[in-house]
Amino acid sequence: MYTTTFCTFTYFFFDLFYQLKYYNRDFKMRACMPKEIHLSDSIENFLEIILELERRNKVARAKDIAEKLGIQRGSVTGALKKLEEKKLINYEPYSFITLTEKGAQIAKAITRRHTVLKDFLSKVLQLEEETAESTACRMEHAIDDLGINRLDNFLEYFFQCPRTGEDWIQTFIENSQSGKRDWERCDQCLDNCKTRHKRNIF
Amino acid sequence: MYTTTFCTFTYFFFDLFYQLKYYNRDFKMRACMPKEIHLSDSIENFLEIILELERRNKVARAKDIAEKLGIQRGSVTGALKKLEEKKLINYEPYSFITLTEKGAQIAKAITRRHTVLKDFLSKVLQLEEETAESTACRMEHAIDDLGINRLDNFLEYFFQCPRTGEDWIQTFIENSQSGKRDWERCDQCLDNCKTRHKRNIF
DNA sequence: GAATTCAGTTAGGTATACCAAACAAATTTA
DNA sequence: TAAATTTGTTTGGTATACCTAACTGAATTC
Repeated sequence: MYTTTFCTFTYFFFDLFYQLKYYNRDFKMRACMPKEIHLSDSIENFLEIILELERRNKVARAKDIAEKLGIQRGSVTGALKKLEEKKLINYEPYSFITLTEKGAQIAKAITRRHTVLKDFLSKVLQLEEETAESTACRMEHAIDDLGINRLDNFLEYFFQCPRTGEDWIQTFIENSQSGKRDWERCDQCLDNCKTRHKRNIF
Repeated sequence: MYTTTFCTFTYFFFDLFYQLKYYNRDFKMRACMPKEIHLSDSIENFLEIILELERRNKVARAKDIAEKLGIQRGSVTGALKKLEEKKLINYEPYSFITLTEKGAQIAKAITRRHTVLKDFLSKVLQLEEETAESTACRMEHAIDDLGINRLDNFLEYFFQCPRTGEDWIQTFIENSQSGKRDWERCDQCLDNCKTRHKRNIF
């Protein structure tokens, strides 16, 4: 009872921080912060997909979950029971499935991790859509929120700062394909940077 | 028999490519390339640690593996048998453990993935040593060689190109802590870039 | 409204990856 | 060299995350 109240309390403050747009900046993890509950990759994937289905169809159905995850219908039932036990979904036999508050919160966090990672892989490393997608899907379980916040900030800054962005990527990719390094060009490149920036400002 | 010969053949060419310094550039995955054999995270971790122990002590011992992985000695025996079956280690009961050619090749690839990821996390995202280490340890199983090559190229180019590198990171970190964006400064910053670059060249 | 189809559950089985504790081989020490 | 210690193995668990196939409840069609 005491613990529950305490958790609700900390979650409340956590949400507050989140909503105050601190969410994509860094903040020191404090002792009072809710330590991230460790869930298995499998459970995290379930939550992610249930959120997606919920957004599309209001509710999730076992059949669709099975399809999306590429597993058998029978395997879904077992997992749903576990998710229900952990109070992450609202579920009873033969019913539709929805996320609880707690489940939705976690599902959103995982979806965000996925998006940020995929953006990095496709927009910066220029991996193919499909590769970026599947790699992000595996990496999303390995990185924590501190890391994701940094990566998110990195992406934002990278594409805003005149020194980096699209054209930097362009030269990076050319370079890694040819393997050539021509430092004579840098002077010109830096000048172009400046011109581009001025054009953007005025 | 036929399959084995075929594999040896493809591996030979793969090695050739590798040694011709193509290894940290991109190359299109061709049908003839050996499709990466999927190993579980657990097995990959075993290989990684055996390589580390081998490098330090010439051979690996079950006790040290157990310690490094934080598991019981009993669990190691079972895993070693599986690794032996897959011809990844030289092992018989009560003997020392060494990697086979194939095992070493995979172990090195995983170690490289680890190093590259950790470099990105610590040097670019500026995560703490420990966080970078443990995150890399989890992510190394999720990314394939194409992705790692890109990331490796990215890091190399990032720290060589005058537009990026240490000082870019500096401004990025300052920016993500303060949240401020001061585009007036950019002109000055680009000029500094140029000066630094000239200093480096002459 | 009975029959059919579809969706969800149950039961029994597999593989992985661990554990603890008893046991056995190898090594060290006395 | 015998006893004690260390190291490695075996055995009998547990939990997770799947599978297949039989079965049952719900929805649709005739």
